[in-house]
Amino acid sequence: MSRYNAREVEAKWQSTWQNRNTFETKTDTSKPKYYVLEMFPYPSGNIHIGHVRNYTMGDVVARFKRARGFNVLHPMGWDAFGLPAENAARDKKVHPAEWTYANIANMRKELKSMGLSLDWSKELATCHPGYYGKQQKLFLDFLDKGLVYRKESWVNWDPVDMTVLANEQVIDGKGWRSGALVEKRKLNQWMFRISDYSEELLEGLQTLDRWPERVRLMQENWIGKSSGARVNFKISDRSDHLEIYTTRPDTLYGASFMAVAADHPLTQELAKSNTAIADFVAECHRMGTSEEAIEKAEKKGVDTGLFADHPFIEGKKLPIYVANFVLMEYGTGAIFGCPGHDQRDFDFATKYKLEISRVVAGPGGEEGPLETEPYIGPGKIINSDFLNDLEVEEAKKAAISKLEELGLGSETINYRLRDWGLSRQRYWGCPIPVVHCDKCGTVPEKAENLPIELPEDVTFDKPGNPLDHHPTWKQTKCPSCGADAVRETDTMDTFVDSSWYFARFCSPRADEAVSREDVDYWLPVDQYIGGIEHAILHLLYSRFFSRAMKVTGAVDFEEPFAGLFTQGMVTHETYKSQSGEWLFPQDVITNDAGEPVHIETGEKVIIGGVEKMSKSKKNVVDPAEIIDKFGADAARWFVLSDSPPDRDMEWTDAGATGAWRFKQRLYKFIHENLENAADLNADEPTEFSGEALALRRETHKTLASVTDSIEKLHFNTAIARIYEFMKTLSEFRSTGEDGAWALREAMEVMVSIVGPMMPHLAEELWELLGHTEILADSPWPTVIDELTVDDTVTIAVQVKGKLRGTIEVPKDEDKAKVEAMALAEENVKRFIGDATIRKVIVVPNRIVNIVI
RNA sequence: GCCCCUGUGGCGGAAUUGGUAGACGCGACAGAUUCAAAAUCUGUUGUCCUUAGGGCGUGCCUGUUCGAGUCAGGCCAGGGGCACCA
Repeated sequence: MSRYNAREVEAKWQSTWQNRNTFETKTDTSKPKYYVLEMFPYPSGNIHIGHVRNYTMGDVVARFKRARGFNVLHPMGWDAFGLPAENAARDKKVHPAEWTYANIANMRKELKSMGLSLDWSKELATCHPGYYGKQQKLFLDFLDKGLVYRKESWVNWDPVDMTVLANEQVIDGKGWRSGALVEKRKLNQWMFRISDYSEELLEGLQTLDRWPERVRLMQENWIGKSSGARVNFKISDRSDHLEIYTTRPDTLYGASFMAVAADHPLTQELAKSNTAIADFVAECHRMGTSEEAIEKAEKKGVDTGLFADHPFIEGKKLPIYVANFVLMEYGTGAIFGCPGHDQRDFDFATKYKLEISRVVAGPGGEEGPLETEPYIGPGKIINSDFLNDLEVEEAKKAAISKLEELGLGSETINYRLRDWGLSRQRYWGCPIPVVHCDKCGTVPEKAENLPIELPEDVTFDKPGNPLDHHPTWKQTKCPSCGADAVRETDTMDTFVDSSWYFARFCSPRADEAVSREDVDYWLPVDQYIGGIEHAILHLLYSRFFSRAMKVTGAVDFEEPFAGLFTQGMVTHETYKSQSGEWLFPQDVITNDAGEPVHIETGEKVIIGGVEKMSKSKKNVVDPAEIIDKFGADAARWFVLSDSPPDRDMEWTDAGATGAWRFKQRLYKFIHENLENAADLNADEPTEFSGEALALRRETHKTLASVTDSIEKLHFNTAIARIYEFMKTLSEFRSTGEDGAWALREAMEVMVSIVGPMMPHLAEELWELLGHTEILADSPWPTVIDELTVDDTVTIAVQVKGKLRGTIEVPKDEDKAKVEAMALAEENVKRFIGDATIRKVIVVPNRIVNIVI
């Protein structure tokens, strides 16, 4: 027998699937659909092992559902806009488009070598005008419905690169690449009204019962709903009011000061004539936005000299401060300070020697002054006039009613979620299709002028936005009046691209952004698979987009992803040389003494922790090399085995070798034992005896269990059951017609259930078994339920809760008989001795517990 | 600080959801085959006691129960999310 040659066999089946267009899918309302989607990759140049894990999982689901009779959509595309292409352009003098398309070509080739059941006819790239032009149409539709607006807002501005930075690109208050001190600047930014959908996005989470609980929780926290009150404090000796937001109206009697944000209109008004305030505002703007900077920043403020009138206490005046810990973006940008019952207010009051009074009694009824720390917990209200003796929650309600009565405030729901700023001062992104006209203002581009394509002749040697530098691109005519006008040079955040690609996949070449007929059939995505790192932004933005597209009539659903699965990372041991340099795993070998040494120098290697694969630590393995060495099937098998899919898995060579061994073993087994099996389509014998029947039982039990495991995405347990079944098969010895038939049945089931995970090997064996139809087009085998239940069961017998023996009894045996058999068991008798039996618990088919 | 998740052999992990803890894989050990090795195959492998057999054992402590890895309460450790959010 020839050894299994993965390289040849895998190439053979990949071209068979391709030539037969096996995985091309059409909308067909007569069939049940199933949409499997893995998060599409950024075309960085090569696939990494995390992609292998992600796409293998999706592929198992896709192939499995296909075999189960579903019309499966399983597409692939490229999240192709983004900064790395511009960096490559600057550093390597290669155009972003050229760089990106070359990367796509290479990654496509690598993905194809994995044998994924993808419909490549639906491939799309977000950097292609055929995609981003439709995105511009969506943008115009959103604009028309008021879902997008332009607003001056504060951004992180890198003065060296002359660009806006996202929060995560600001490290310790400095630009991640330039290292320049980041400034807060006010810029005109395009914004999506996602915050209008806060409540809907929050409520929608309730319906997502096939999402991981923790992702829903993260989104819930991110949306950050809180309920409280808006209260108007009259500014003393002025006619206007200061509106604040609070979740603790019950502590109003503990108020000792007011604080407003540096960007609050009141502050800005005062800063014009008060240099102390103006200086402080400038200082706040310089303050870094990193977590660390915020953590360390002291609570500071400046007294404005103004006072506010307390809403409940006649004549009580509260000093108004500008404070660095009050954020303009949250609530109303102003607060009242209650130092007794809020940590920040306490810190602030301590620094500026403001009154700290207690209005909530402590858990033990303490009513004394708060000297070292505020009290945040529940309790009875004190020192608060009409609120006295109420519990915190009751007092909140009472305070709000009183405020409403006085016309000074009302109950309010507040959300942490802010609008999504989508403007980026970058070249390699989707141009925002609007025009700025001196006469008409900001005018949307005409739909027939779309796509507004990116110019090709751009330079990246100057800081700032290359689109803005382009000599002619932005010069245009106003779509409204026809006068000379300027194009918007901002491009869209790349999160926009990934917020609707799942819908475009249904009909990637349609004239409309999405074709209703197709999305109505395919969407929502039945199973979405990707990394937990997208738990908030990408998934929340996509959920918003679905709602927005529903408003424009493009789709008719709210939730884009009915099922979500977040897979774990792939980790690897780390290695360092004696001099402390990181080493690649392939440069580390084991010497004769069993020690890890460097392959070239022979120097002993220091083994470090198991960590997420990263280029900087060099603990990476290259999927292309793995596939070349072990074959795609073995790589797929290994990433699915051992670890539960939602947890991190460690890549080890031993594990990959193990997968390879199983592949060889199965191949060899079918080859060597096929002659003992019945012919394809041989008549089923009327009776099955001992061995043959036992094998059939195992076959159907395995089939049922593996089917269930795949359905639940528990690939590791499915594989464990297949290993057990392999063992059963190798031990099977039987002659006779029934044995031969049972063996064929077992082999067919084995090949079928291995199919979604090792598709090439399975096709090869399927063909060997004599089938003329390929496995990918063959149905999943059917479980015969009668064969999955045994006639007898092994029951554990406990004495006083400790296992003392087991008995074999017929299934569903009469309780009294089971009890008698249990009591007759030798070891059980020994443990009962002459003690009195107080009670016997019999759980049918499970356990007997004898209490003495 | 707030919220959440996870702790099971040397390792990755199973456990029908309260019913025989450690399936399956890796590693290790022993044996078969081989001139030898690789590959392959067969066994053993939680721990302690000398075996039949038994004691102990799912991070720690308490509890509920005939029975707890699983439920409850309190700790400890590791990981993740959010964070001057009023």
